[in-house]
Amino acid sequence: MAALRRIMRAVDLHSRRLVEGCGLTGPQLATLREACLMGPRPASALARAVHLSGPTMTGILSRLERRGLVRRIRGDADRRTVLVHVTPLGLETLARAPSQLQDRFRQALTTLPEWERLAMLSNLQRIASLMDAEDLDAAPLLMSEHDVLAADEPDADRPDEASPSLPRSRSG
Amino acid sequence: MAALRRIMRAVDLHSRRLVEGCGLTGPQLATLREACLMGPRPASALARAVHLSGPTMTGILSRLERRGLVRRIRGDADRRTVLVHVTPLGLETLARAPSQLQDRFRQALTTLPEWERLAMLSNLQRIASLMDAEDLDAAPLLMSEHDVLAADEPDADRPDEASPSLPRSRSG
DNA sequence: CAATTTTGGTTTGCATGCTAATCATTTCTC
DNA sequence: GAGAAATGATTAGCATGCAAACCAAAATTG
Repeated sequence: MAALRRIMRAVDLHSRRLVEGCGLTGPQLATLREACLMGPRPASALARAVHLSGPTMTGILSRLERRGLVRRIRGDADRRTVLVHVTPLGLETLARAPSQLQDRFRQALTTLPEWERLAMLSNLQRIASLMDAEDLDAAPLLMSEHDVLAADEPDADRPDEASPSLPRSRSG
Repeated sequence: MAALRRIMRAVDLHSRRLVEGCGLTGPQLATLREACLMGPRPASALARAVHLSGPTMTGILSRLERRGLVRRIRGDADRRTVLVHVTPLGLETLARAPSQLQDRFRQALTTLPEWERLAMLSNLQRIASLMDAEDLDAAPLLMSEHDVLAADEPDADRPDEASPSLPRSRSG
């Protein structure tokens, strides 16, 4: 747990340094990147894609919009949804933005042998799945490592293929 | 990186559930636990021990103090330092507090074979060291896994054995 | 011993990030 | 089609978490 907190703090610091480079924090960058992947998408889809809650996404989008990187336009069909449009400035900023990884850390990673990097990634994803699965049944715990890797993004950001009749997991 | 963010979020959620149990968040619990380990210690030592920055520790201590779990008493020798005393109520709360790990996640861990748990831990600590080391030279990157594990807590929470003439690494 | 620097804590300002509550709109039910 | 339930987004309120600025006390320097 201590190691996890150290990592969290380090990631946070990375994010902050990122700001000095391109004016974007980690979550903002991730959101912006995700937003311009498959055209305008509702905010909730973005939230699922980057594993954030609705209100958090609202805040991030507000900051992105204040800087003119995205625009929120209410959907035509569903007037509730807010489609996130990436502005040209947003695209440009995204192009200029460095990788999400600090150069130093990136360099450190490249010095490691490939198998070790893969092992790390596998381990992180496994832990992530393990911790994500706390709400669900114990079933995923029986999955093999290979399955865990495959189940990284279950059905997160599909805008139209999302099952329409599943109950929402919002408040119970 | 996505996996890391997922883990961070999951840890955060754990922390929030923890509140419902004993009224303490993860960082608060870690701080309180660390505070009652070796008697009253200055806030800065606690901050180093739990890998947090000074201002953050100030906020956490303020909340802990507001709930009567700790008391801040200025040191006699060095009037700048703030010694953190754990109150009886704090001790009691700490005793009632569950482990930092959510039961579900804990159970999931116990179902894993020991070697896998150890591998995970090793991996996490290695990553933490890697990311922590970004400020320093590239030297730590050459350390073996064994060294990384040994260097988990370099000199974090030693109250009196801390080298007195080392330059501070605050802003430069 | 006075002036400077260093050091320990706090305050300020900002960005995440959550849950609970709220609003608007859509969909479902009768 | 009117009322109820569900859904998408936002708001309110709180807890981290940081850096920069700031204050007070100690150590250093002259």
